[in-house]
Amino acid sequence: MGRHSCCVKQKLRKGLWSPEEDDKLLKYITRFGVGCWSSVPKHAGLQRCGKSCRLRWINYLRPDLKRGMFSQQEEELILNLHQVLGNRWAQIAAQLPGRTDNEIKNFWNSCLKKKLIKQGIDPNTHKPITDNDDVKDKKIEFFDKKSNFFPNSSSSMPMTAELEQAFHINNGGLMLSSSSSMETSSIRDTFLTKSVCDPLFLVEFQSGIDPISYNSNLLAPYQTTYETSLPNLASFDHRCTAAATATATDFSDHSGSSTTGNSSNMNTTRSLSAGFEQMTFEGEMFQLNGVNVKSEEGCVGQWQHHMHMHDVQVNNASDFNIYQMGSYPDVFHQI
DNA sequence: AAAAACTGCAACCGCCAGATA
DNA sequence: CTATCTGGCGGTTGCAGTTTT
Repeated sequence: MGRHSCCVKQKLRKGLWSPEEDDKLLKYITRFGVGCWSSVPKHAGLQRCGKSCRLRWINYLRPDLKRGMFSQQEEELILNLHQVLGNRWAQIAAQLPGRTDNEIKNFWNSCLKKKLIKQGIDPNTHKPITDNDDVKDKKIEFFDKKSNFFPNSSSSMPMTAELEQAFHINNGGLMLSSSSSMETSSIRDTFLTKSVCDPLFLVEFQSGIDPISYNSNLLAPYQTTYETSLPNLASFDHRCTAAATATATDFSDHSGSSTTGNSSNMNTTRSLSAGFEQMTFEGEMFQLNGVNVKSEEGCVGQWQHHMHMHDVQVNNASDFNIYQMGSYPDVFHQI
């Protein structure tokens, strides 16, 4: 025998809410505020369960709800957030003021999903649907599917075609291809000396937080400022992300010049370049030329701050793990 | 004009985690 | 420590309105 819902057990009303019921609930919450939902129906004079009252308030009666169609901006935000978060509607809704998880879920299921399919994009993976899935699957294996982080061919910050060709997938890791036409030193330089886009700049720009003493938890208070562009980093499932790591190819035993002008050999200490500061990059997330990387424990290097950008140079490339994640612009996920 | 199919959305269901007794 | 309660969440259902046949 199936379970009975709380409403059936208590012989309470179900189905659509009448205007009178709405009025009672609205008046009660306006006067006493949101508290213990289980006691609301009794005090408000409603023949409903507390859960039903809560849902009605959250999805319909709340005064801060935005009504009407989703804007183009909201639509794009939902698509981007879904690519990163998957069906975590509550987390997605947290980034769209005035929208409820239910509303977004319905919009996704009735509209966006179909739109993506029409465009030949798999709504689950956000990847193009093709017959030649064999090769693509290998790339996807590189990520933990549970993590909801997916590669995106239409990434606004894509891995360059040249770099893509230079690597192959091995044991879930991203390895340098021996057949690559790209010079090893060139790849190393690409990784080690390109300007990197730093997730901190959004915070710095707004609050002047010192990036060296940066703590990802500090982002939380600024969520409201960036709620239209930043998902809630604090609520990510970091364990899943950790499983999606792939060790970067070690370039360090190949000598060669780099734009640092200093030695980049393994286990050597780079002398400090002019204008640079020494720094330990442990656990920091960066984007290096379109590739998301996380610095390993003990990763030491130096950095220089520019407007919204950092030049980062590290002593040892193997100190980085490479990630491919959602392509959501300006967003990096701290492990 | 009527029936069938489709669509959008409000609401429910069942599960889970945390709080409390 | 265990049982129960409660709120929160994602998946699903069912209804009402609209479109198509």
